[in-house]
Amino acid sequence: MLTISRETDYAARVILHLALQPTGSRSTARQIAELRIIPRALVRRIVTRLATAGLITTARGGDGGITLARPPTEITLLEVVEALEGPVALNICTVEPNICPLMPACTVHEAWVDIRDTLRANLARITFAALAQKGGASSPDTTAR
Amino acid sequence: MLTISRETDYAARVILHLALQPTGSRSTARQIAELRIIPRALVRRIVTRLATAGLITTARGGDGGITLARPPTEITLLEVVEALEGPVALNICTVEPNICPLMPACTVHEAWVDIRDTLRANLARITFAALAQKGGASSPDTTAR
DNA sequence: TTATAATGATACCAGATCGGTATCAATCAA
DNA sequence: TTGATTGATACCGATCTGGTATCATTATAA
Repeated sequence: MLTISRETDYAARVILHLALQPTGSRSTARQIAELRIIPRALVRRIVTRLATAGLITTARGGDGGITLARPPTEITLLEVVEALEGPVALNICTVEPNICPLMPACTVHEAWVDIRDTLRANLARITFAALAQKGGASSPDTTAR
Repeated sequence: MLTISRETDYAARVILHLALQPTGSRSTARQIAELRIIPRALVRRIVTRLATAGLITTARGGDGGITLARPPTEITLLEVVEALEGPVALNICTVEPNICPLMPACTVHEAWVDIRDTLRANLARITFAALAQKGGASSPDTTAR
């Protein structure tokens, strides 16, 4: 199945959660895990990767926690995906053309590149500000039940 | 890395090769493996999958071989990808919404579905007739060297 | 009838990835 | 000092990946 990993899906939930919090406030990994229904230890790992990608800022210690590093208007789905998955390649030949023995002559290559490019563009078009606006709720249970 | 498997790339080469042959002529797995630089045994496996997907027709025996089941104008990249990869899901939630505990309320879901749909549409837009036309050569070495 | 060449169907393998868990150290506020 | 947090690893079983190998089946041609 051509799909992102579950970890990437979780990462999107994490960023969305943060985007829904009041600006500047911190959330803890524990809170996010419970509210967004993600295994706690996985949130830790995801937070690490999002932090090294520069999407979030973390603070250790007693009153520590996690915050978006930028306003949600400037964080896109593409960034989250690539932070977790690495490049959106679609086919490896778009990233490492040398790996393909047919390469300079391959006519499929162009197609992979084109489709990959518009896929990336579409992922980049979605900001977490837009996603946050859609669902008014600040946590999944606020409206339900 | 978000990418198709190598087997899927190979499958596209196989179909492209067949699309470049004179209509109705048969190619053998061995020929395709050599000309398109794919491990022979892998071609066998790929041919099986493409055949059960209805994209190619196979004939056993002495003069056996492989042919496109339809004209190349009616075979798209999407079909090849889905024959090998299964559904183009982008995120599993687009295929099995029940798996996601956040589901009816998740605002990212729509985005995944939309982007997935246009990805599929773009893959479906590419026919192997178009790919065959681009590269005039009927085999990779015809022009080179 | 026999030999040969092709596909069909499996089974197997080593290595990588995936989803998840666990542990211990470092940091900071109270 | 205590407790709550993140950082960094290490580990686990299960599955996927890319590739190989084997034997049966089918059909042509000599």
